[in-house]
Amino acid sequence: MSVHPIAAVLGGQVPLGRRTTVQGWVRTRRDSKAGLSFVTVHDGSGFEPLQVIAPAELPNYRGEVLHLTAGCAVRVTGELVASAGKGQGVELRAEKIEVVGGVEDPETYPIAPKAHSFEYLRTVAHLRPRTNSIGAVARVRHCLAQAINRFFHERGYFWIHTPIITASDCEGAGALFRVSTLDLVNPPRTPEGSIDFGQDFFGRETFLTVSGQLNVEAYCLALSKVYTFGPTFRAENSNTSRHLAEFWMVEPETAFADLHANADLAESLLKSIFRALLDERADDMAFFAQRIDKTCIQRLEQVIQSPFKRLDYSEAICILERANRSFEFPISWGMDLQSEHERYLAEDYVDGPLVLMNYPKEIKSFYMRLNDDGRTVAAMDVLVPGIGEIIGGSQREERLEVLDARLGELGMNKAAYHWYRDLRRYGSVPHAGFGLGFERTVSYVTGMNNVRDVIPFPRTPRSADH
RNA sequence: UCCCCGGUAGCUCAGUCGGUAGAGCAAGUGACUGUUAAUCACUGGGUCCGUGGUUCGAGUCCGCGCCGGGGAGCCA
Repeated sequence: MSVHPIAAVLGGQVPLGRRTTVQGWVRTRRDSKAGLSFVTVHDGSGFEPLQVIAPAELPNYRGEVLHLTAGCAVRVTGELVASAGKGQGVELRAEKIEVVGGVEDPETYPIAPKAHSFEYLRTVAHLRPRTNSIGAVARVRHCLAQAINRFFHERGYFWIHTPIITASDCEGAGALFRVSTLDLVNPPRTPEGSIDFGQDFFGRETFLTVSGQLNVEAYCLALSKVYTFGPTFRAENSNTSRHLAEFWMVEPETAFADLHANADLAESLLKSIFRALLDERADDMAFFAQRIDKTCIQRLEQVIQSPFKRLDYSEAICILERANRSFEFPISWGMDLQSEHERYLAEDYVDGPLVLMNYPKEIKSFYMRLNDDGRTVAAMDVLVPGIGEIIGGSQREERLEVLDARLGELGMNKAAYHWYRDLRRYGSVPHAGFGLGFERTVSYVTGMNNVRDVIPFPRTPRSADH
């Protein structure tokens, strides 16, 4: 007897009247005095569960079937039939129900067939993928990840596996997690008394990466079109619905590209993966639209159709200064935008994705290309309603003397960037790239408003329990 | 890290003026029913986050700590 995923059974890949086997976990059981029980079974292959009809004639009906509760693992063999009830087209008329794994105490099984708060589900992160919401999130994540790889592959971009362990705290993109095998209690000391990292595993200080960008630039200046897609680590003590200590980021880097080409790439990437999501995960998106965020589908359709609004930072400042509305933090040219400003621009002024470009150099990173005005850099942020910054990127400074001047201004150690500077000494070309926050993207498309609920096992300050 | 709010049954919450705790859902039992967030009845289920204090008496008031949420900063 062949085993089928429930998605295949419901998707018409098993003809009516055919015998088949499904395997999964019980969601609910309802008993009927008509001599049968209804057991809904899910296996994660798609959003919809399968309704199993368990006739009272089954040999284990009284002994086992009548005691099935949420979470029990079962293997069911039977005939696929048209449903005699409303609510589903087909159902499986069981000839055999095997309890593969029972639930030892139904009363304390953490995932009851009822509504749970996401805060609670985080405390049972090992069982929450069995819920509708978290299961749907997992499939959406997969779909988007596949769509991202497909998008780049089709455009000639190569996926570069940049290192997780890094020796440079470059970028200043946030606090770092140290990687060390030294004895924390009694570390080796230098004659001066500081910790002797020369005796550490790598013979120097090392950390978990905060970005694959600098490494991927090296491959960009060889393979032309490249990207990274992997985990990233930031030891910031950030406690918000938009931050994780471990998150995933997509970072394309394109040689011979300027800021506008970069923004074009960002826009087409987002549109492409949103289209794929609507096409491939209509079941899960229908659920999010029904239970989580009524507007999530129409929002994506609108984003796909309309061009992203683009604004220079300077224009944005003018708009904010003219805004008929008081901000907690008054804004003026040269200041970094606060959340309330980004919110106003993305939610009120545009009501959709917005690309902000050409920021003052003082508020951006050293590697961003200095514009001809001498006071702004070719940076861009993509802001979306509800989330804020979903993409941050720039055209990179490819001119060695300008880069060195910036390093000097910021008091950074040139020697530490020797290989990065080499890229500017040997065949340097204009190039540009950005970082797309994967969890923020999943959060945006599903309407799940906390990134802790769109990554399987969230790591946040004081929390790494599973 | 800062500001605000919270922690009571397996879960979501109520608990008045300080007088030893209640509902809904879930679970168990039964009734009913091609059911589907089923319905109805009954039953079991509590370290009121921890700790110290005030008081004759603390879920309730006060101090400290821990944990969670929302917002801010940082950022993707």
